[in-house]
Amino acid sequence: MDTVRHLQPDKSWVDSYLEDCPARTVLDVLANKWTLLVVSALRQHDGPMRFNELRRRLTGITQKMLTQTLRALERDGLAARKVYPTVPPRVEYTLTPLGVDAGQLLNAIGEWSEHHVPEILGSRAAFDARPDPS
Amino acid sequence: MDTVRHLQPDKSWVDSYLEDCPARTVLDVLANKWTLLVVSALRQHDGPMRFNELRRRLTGITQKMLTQTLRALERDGLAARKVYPTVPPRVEYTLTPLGVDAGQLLNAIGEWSEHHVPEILGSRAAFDARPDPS
DNA sequence: CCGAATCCGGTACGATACTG
DNA sequence: CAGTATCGTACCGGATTCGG
Repeated sequence: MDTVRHLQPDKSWVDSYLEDCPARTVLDVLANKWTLLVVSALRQHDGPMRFNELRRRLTGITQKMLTQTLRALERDGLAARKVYPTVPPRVEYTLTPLGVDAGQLLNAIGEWSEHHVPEILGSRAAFDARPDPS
Repeated sequence: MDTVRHLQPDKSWVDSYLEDCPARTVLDVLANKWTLLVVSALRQHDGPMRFNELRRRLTGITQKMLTQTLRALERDGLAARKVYPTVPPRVEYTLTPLGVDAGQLLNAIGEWSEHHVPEILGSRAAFDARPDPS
């Protein structure tokens, strides 16, 4: 790979359009509904959030998906997980600087969605009312 | 926060953190790996793109998911689908102004991913090498 | 009690074959 | 070329169980 770097820069490992490149695996974590909501929630909140605190905020998420999402974020270095060995157990989550950075972009998607709800709902209604082409 | 909720207009229908609100259904379309890649590809390309042109660009996507993603984008008014009644058939896809707008945010996520691949891969390696807590 | 692991049923996805 | 149909599979949601 590096041998021909000076002739033709090989960026295949970061080209998201290519299958099985690392950038795709990063996108798999970011381009995900729960990731966006979890990161946005952590970002909005002042200070760390506990597990059930997040769970209550993100109506409809299951414990399993919340755990899974938080693990993936921790693994990618976007969130930090702090466990207090108390009874009852206490686990706090915060965004890392990297997570805050990504959260800014994810939050923009969320705000865009909320802002354009009316016109998108209108477009859907028009599309669904369209006559069956059969 | 909730103490003044009754004084403020009810925006629960656009609060993405609430289950079954329209904003969530918009996020379901946007916060999706294939949507991001399709919109980014359409955005980068100069002029409309044909079905198989997109398919070749997005290595690894199946016909089914590409069709499904394009349909969802069309339904939401983010992409436009133009069919030419020729033989063989020719179908061209373009982003609507709304799609271009969303595409700017989605593309930012893609670029962020590509840019931070090294540190995220490093974080994953460290996480996976971590001793089993059992 | 809080947070996570496990088992099970349904849905969404991938691969292949087929049609206009 | 641009889809649709079908089927096996992997993932998600729900409930239960476990562990501290």
